[in-house]
Amino acid sequence: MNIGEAAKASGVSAKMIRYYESTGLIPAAGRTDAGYRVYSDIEVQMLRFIRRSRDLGFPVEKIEELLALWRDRSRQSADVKRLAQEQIDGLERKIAEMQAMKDTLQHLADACCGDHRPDCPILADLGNGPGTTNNRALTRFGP
Amino acid sequence: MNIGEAAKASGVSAKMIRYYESTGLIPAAGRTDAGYRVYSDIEVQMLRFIRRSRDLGFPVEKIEELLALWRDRSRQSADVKRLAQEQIDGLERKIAEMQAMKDTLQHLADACCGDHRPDCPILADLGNGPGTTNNRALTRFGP
DNA sequence: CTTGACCTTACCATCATGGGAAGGACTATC
DNA sequence: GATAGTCCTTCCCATGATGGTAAGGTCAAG
Repeated sequence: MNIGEAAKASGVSAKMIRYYESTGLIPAAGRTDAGYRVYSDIEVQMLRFIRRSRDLGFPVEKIEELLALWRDRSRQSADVKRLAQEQIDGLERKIAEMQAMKDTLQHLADACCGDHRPDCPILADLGNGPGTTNNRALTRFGP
Repeated sequence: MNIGEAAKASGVSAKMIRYYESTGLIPAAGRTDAGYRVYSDIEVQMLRFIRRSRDLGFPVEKIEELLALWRDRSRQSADVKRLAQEQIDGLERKIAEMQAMKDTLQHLADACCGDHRPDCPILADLGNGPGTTNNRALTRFGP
């Protein structure tokens, strides 16, 4: 398999395969006489592992650890579970952060009548800082 | 006010204030004879506007539009509301995406006993692709 | 032998932010 | 007035994962 075929089979772009090789995440592929990279099923399987891990949001740094565990036949599943739990916790934190942004924005948008007039609680809040949604400043703002 | 004081007053780092100036997001500040940037309350207010918008997840590109509306006393609040709604929708999409990742990972982690043994449904899934949680491959994997 | 599809390397861009170096300016203390 | 310390200036580099592009070599089918 050359890099294009490996890319199709694994779902990882040729560009990224070369990048992963350059950073040492995957070992350097074999080469033909002409210098083309050559891949076997084992390598494609590893690439699919990486692809799937990325789809679950793992940073490449963590995938390095996951790959090491994957290769280690005497690993302890507790180590894998810990990595997964850390990722779950990280996702949870980011979700909560974005949910808070969304709630704030929704609150502001609900208070904005959204018509042809210039008065806008959204701009008022952005100009005055948080927690001022019910200010006198709801009308007439701007620098 | 010099840049350090403006940074403290606005919550935007001096580094970022210079960056925003270089990209044209904010107009170039005045200078003292010695070349120090000088800021007044108006500029600090604008920086706080930017800071707050960033805190709500707006990309700088959108903040440019928000600032233009902020300055425009004949704006239509509908335009502001539309920008806010787009941001809400974007946040919602990202939240749903991350929630899906989290759910998948939680499902896998729940199925992993997390002990000293090497058998691990998490690695099995990563190696085999999605939807294989109940495969025979639950035990014994690795390249 | 030509054409087109593929490969190679190398460099640049993203997006917002921080770090650091080298050198000049201001302020407080001696 | 000298000195120390804190601040300012510009310039360059790094992040993380990915895409784009350009110049040139290779392969397979016609």
